[in-house]
Formats: sequence, structure tokens, C-alpha cells
Amino acid sequence: MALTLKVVSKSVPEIGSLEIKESALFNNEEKMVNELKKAKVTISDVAKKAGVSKTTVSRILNGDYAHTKEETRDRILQVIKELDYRPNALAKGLKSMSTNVIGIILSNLKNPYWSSVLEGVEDTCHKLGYSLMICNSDEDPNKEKHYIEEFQRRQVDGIVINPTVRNMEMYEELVKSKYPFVVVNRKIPNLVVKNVVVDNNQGAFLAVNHLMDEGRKRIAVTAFNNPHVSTWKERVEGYKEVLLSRGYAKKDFRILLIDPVSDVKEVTMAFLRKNPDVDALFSTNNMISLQSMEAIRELHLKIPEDIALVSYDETAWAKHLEPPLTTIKQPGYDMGVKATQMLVDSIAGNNDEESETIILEPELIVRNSSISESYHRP
Amino acid sequence: MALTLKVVSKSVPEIGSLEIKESALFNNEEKMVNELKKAKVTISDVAKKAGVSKTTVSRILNGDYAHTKEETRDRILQVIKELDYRPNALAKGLKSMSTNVIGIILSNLKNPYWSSVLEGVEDTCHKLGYSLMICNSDEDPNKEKHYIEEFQRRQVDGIVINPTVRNMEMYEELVKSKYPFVVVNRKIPNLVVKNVVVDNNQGAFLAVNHLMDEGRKRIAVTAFNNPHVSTWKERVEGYKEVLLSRGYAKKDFRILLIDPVSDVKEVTMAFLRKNPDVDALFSTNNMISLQSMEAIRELHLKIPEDIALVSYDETAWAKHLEPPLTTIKQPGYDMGVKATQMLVDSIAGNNDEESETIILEPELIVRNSSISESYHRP
DNA sequence: GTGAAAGCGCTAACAC
DNA sequence: GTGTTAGCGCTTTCAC
Repeated sequence: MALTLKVVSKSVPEIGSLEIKESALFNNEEKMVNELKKAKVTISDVAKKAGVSKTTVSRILNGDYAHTKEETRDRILQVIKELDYRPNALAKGLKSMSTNVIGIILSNLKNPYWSSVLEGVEDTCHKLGYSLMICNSDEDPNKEKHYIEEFQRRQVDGIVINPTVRNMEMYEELVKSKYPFVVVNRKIPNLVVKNVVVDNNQGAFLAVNHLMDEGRKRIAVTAFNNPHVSTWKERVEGYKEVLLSRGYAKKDFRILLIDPVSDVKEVTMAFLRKNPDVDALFSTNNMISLQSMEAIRELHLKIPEDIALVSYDETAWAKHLEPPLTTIKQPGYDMGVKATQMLVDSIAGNNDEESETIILEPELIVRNSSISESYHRP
Repeated sequence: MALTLKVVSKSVPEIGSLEIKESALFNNEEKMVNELKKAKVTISDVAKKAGVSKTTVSRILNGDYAHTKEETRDRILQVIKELDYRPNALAKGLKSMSTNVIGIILSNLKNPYWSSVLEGVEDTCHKLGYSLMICNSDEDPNKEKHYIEEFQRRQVDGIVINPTVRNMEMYEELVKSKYPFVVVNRKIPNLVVKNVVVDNNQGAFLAVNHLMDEGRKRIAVTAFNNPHVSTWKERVEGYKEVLLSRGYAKKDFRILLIDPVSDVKEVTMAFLRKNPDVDALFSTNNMISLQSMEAIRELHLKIPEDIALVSYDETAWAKHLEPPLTTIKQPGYDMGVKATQMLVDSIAGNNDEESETIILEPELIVRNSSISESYHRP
């Protein structure tokens, strides 16, 4: 019955002159709306035109069909289309105190690792019906603070953050106030919080053991010396542990900590000159790795014949370098996905744990830069 | 006077018991606020505590100091700090019909070129006091449409977009309704709109002329065959123009159009086998370039001895490849900056032109992959 | 100088 | 089934 009705009403608009007039009116109204546009169409306009109250329109908008006659519902839906009505999310958010927006604060947009994290976050937001606000702290704690406050002003439902780890009071306040947020990639000391990280110790474990298995005896590790950040420290710790577990002593540690603002290639060359017996490099950062390759080349040494290289962060180009680079692959996309799911759970009120840590596993991808067929040092 | 007063009131809180009591009270209130927090502090709370009306607080918040006594102003500012008040941007936006948010729609988060564009946009937003919403169309026109509608629901003040170029009606509607938006990187045919692009013709001109100058005689060009996108077409056109200008004929064109879902390396190898005389490749995409290098290697040919290579898009790793890659550098960061400035101008109502096109210039970075010291083909 | 009141566009009790 | 009403937190006339 209802079906028949629909079809009929759709298929015979040309029957009476009245019908045609109405339809002409529609077109005119539509044109006017399109022309002006600045005069945005609101829920009231829809209600008026459909001859119902705002309440009823609101119900339909939110999928609450139970309380409304099919006929009314269809009419409203029709009007919504005709007017090309788009509900104002600001008004909705103001009323309901929730925006379905989450914010992400990254500290580096350039690194492809973060691109993949962002991709994971974006995909998952889309899947779960959230929108995403993004900003870049650029490792500046002031910017970070500013952005967190901005997000709160904007009533974002939750925040994913790769923290500078230099706004401790603020992080604590967020936790205390139960503001949904998830920390990714880094750990914040002494803070009980939701966290998604990659096992850095394990990454180092894979890298250094692999080098040892390939017969390397004097392995060095290089890292950017950011005192607040946990990641590289854990990787260096892992390096130490493997050495100790393999019977080396503390005096055998060869650790190069690089000031992020220095000339990485120069520093690396100096280090290699001072430690001419080094036969392998474990680089905890892909930018360091590129510079190291240059440094080694300029010293007229060969990879892997003289020095083997294992680098953090798999990238699209690693296998195209000369030689192809052995890397530790971190599941960046996954990290983004997991963090977003966790955040949304926490927003929804499922998952009321204060803290929960997801630890993802890195993976070793072996290529020529670390294999020793032609290793020719004593 | 005022200065002295301030100092005194700050330096003698321990004088009377009354003073101490008051300060204790403050601490309690603050703690309660922090403890509950969900009970967000609003402009009314500030007004009440400061003993003024919402109007006055609002004036102060918006920097309108002219109408208010210094004393009152200071008191309000003080209360704002004490309560750690954060104005609700939703309410403000609802009232003022502008959010200071712009949206960006990208079609690919992975490519480092887009990372740099994003960085430029983000930096400029921050500088100009805007927040940024981001999403990824992934070249899917449906997603793109959805996101544009989402942005409009959320009342973003304007949109920066790298369009799929497959929602023509929608783009036209946006223009017609004077919605501020700026198209980047690609051109939309037959649409009068604000646009920031890089000169693709010029990029090809630089690349192909360079290869010719290095003595290459049978240059091929490779591109992803996305029928809707203008960029690669312009690059291929540029390629043709150089050939013709150098006395070649149409029959000398060697053009490989690659289906984006195919195995790029295989396709390239097949192409090179079919055209064994090709002595140079101009690749219009950095992902194609990496695959081409592999293809060439697998055919036991040498770069640049047998085949020279010039690739679109400078990246951090180009100079570390073997051989170091000659590239066309596009000013991605600049494009982001310019597009954002243009958009914000357009939002502010300066710049009422319907259309305005900024054309940025690419740059040739010469490295070993294209130089012919050892070019040994006939 | 300051405040009362209306209203931005929406939702959600609570009537009927 | 549907509508009335009272806000959400802010800005902005217009009075005083």
C-alpha cells in the first residue's frame, strides 16, 4: 500500500495544474536558496515547509523513526533533500556537549612514519564517524600547550598526542579531569594514562642480535639526544642489554648521542674516526641513517663490507638505497588505528580504565646493508 | 602607584588571619573545580565570581577594553585565571557564524610531497589564528563529497582541497554559493576558482631539456594514467613540446601511461624491452621512479650509463639513492602557505576576486642519475 | 561603564 | 505521533 502510494505520487506530478504550480514554486525556492546561500537553511525552515515542528524534524535527523508516522517521515526527508539542508554541527554540539571531533597533536609532519600514523588515525576516525583536527607541536612545549587549550575550547571529544613530554602539569590535569586522551609512541614518566607504543627494547633486540649473528663484534648505536623522549633511550637500553647478554662489558658500549641541531654527518664522521674499529651501526632514526651512509662513504668505507647498518623505520625507499637498507619496521598505521579506537572507546564510556597500554611489536627487515657475505674485517 | 599596590598585595599574604583564610578558600574552590571538571566553567561563572554581567566579561574576552574600567578588567582577568576558564568555541561560533577553522582535503597522506604541503598549511593556520580539520579522500569522489558536506555541517570557514576532479557539480555549487575555497595542485576544467599550482609544463621543460643537453636522444616519459588529473598531462605535454621544439616528430614520442593498480615495475620492464633504444626516462611521479630503478636494474642496465633518469618530486632520500637521483623539486610547503593565505583573505572578505591563480615554479636538482660522463650508447 | 534580554540552531523533557 | 518549551554558552543591541 504505502509503496504504491509513493510510486503514484512520484509518477503523476503532471496530472493537475495545481501540481505543476507547486513544483514550479519548489524550483523557484530552490533557486533562491542557492543564490543567496548565506541565508543558511535551518531546522526551522525544514519544519515550516514540511508542516511539522522542529522536534519531529530533529527526531528524523537523528534516526529516531519509531515515534513518527511513515508518511510524515517521508515528507520531512523529502523536504530535507529539496532544501539541501545541512544540520549545523555547532548547534548540535553546543546542546549535546559532544562534537564527534577528535584532535591529534603530532610533533613532526615530515617523517613518513608519522604520515602512516596519521593515515591510521584518519581512516579510523572516518570509520567511526568522527572528524579530525590536526596540529603540529614541532617539539615545542609552548605550542603543545596552546594546542591542547585550543582543542578544549573547541570541545573536541578527545585527543591523541605524541607528547613533547614537557608539560607535565598539563598532562596530569588532563588525566585528573578525565579528559579522554591517548598518548602515542612515547611514554610519559609517572603518569597513569592510556598509551599505545611500539616495543623499542624489542626493536633494539632484533637489530643488535641480528648484527651479532652476522658476525659483527663492535657495534655502535646512534641516537638523537632529546632528553625528554623515551623512545631512543629504550632502544639504547636494548642495545646495552644485548651486549651484556652476549658477554660484553660496559666498556664495550659504543654510543653516539647526537644533538638534533648539529651537522649529523660531521658528527658521525668524527665518531667513526675516533672509533675506527666499529664494524656495525645501529641507527635509531631514519634521518641519522641517511647521514650516516654519507659519512661512511666519505670515509671511503663500504657498507656492509666495513660497516654494517641497521636503521629504525622502514620506508618506501629503504630497499632502493645503495645498498638496500636493513630496517626495523614500526607499525605506524596500526598505532594510529589502535589509538583512535582506544580513544573513541574511552569517549563512549566503555573502557573506564585509567590506564591501558598497548605495545605493538616491531619487525626486522633484512637487506644487504647488514649481511656479511663479504664482511672482511678481522 | 598601581605598581606599588600590586606588589604590596602580593608580598604580604601572611599578615592577617583573614588573608590566610581567604587564600585557603581559593585553594579549596580550585580543587573542587579541578576535581569535578565535567561541570565546565562558563562565562556565567566568571561573571558571578567577578560580580559583573556576562556582557562585561565577554567584552574583556574579546579584547574590548575601551568600555571597561581598568579595575573591573583586572578583576575579571584575575577570575578567569583562577577558574582556568576556557571560552566555549562552539557557542561563540554559533552566535557569530564563524569558527576560525579551515578544512583541508588531501587525496594521499603517504606521499612526502603532501606532507610538506600539509606542513605549510598547518604553520600558516597557526600563524593566522585558525585551527585545521583534515581528511583524506584517497582519490575517492564519494569520500570527497562526504567530507565537503561534513565540513559545511561543521561550519568551517573555508576549504583547501586537492580535488579528485570528479565532483564537478559540487565544485560549481561551492563557487556559486561563494563558499571560500582554494584548489591546490590540480586544475578543475571550466571552473573559475582560486587556485595554487606548480608549473608542470615548466617542470617537464627543465627535465627534458636537461636530458637533451646531456646528449640523450631517445627520451621516454612515464606517468600514472589518472584520466581526471591535470598534473601529469601537463608534464607529458611539456615533454612533447620540448621534443618538437628540438626538431623531433610526433612519431618520436615515447610515452608510458601506467594504470595505478598495476605492477609498476613489470609494466616498466615490458616497456623497456619493447623500446630497447630508450636512453633516458623522465618519471612524473616519485613512486614510479623507485620502481623504474628496480626495473632498469633487473634488465641489467645501468643508470645513467644506459638510461638516464630524472624524477618528479625532490625528497629527503633522493640524494642517497644509487645513483643519486636528479629531481624536479616542487615547492610544496610554499603551496600550502600560499593557499592558506589566499583562503583566509577570501574568508576575511579582502580579495573578492572569483578567481586567482598562483603559479609556483619548480626547480631542477641535478645529480648523478642524469649526467653523462659515462654515457656509452650510440 | 555596565547590564538585561534576545537569540544563534539545535535537542530533549514533558505535555497532549 | 506530535508539539511546546526551556535551555546549551556565547555575543550584541539597546537601555540606563
